[in-house]
Amino acid sequence: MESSFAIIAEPNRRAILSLLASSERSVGELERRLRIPQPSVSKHLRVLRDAGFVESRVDAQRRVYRIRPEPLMEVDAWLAPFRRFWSAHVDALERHLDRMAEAPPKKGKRR
Amino acid sequence: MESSFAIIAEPNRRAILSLLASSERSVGELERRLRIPQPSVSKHLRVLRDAGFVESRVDAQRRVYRIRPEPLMEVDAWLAPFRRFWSAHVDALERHLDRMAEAPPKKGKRR
DNA sequence: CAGCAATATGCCCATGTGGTTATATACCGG
DNA sequence: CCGGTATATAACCACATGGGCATATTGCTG
Repeated sequence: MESSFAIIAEPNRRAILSLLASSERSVGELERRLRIPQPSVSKHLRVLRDAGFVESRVDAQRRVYRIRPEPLMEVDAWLAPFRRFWSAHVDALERHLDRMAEAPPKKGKRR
Repeated sequence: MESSFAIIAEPNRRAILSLLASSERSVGELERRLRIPQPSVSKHLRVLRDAGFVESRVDAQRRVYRIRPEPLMEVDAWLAPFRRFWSAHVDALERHLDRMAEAPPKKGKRR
């Protein structure tokens, strides 16, 4: 598992990070909120921790996880050269997301 | 291949996008610049196009590819809730990247 | 110390994906 | 029309990874 990009390619991991963005949480909380089996949560947290996305604090039997910003900063930095493409027209994203919503993921669409 | 995040998880695809960020390029150009076999470049371009990251223009036998911003905007938008973690201390990224550079990707590092 | 709660690990399997090689297709110049 | 160039597609394989289940570990409480 290499880059920060590969880490956040996993939907459940992104969900975990998004939850931790608002506040730190224990494994059990994440498990309940996301409806993901506990071993799976622990596995993803392990990956996230090894990659530096989160760190844990011990609270009795609980392990409380919180965000570490550095790897996400890295992603943010990579995006920089592309921002010039949209810094102007801000609502293109909205249109794009709308299109994603309706369009069933087509294959082999020629252009 | 689902999310935009999965698409940019691949290093060669990120390299292609980074090259296209500065200007549009033909398949051959990408092949030479990146030292990647041609079928591989075409495959990645196919994935990128299907996911909306690039579009192509025909120039004689050449296909010239250029960036389409929407999927990257999506990634940028996902990052928004995390920005509060680093909008203050800007140089944490630099320290992080330094650490990445020296530290050989260790396994099982406890915290 | 027993027993329970919370979390981490190990193992196995199914699946997806990138690399590679060979081949097909498209377009050009002569 | 031919040969060559540029790109796309197909078929195959090796490998990593996420899910699921069972089990190990750790710490609290009575």
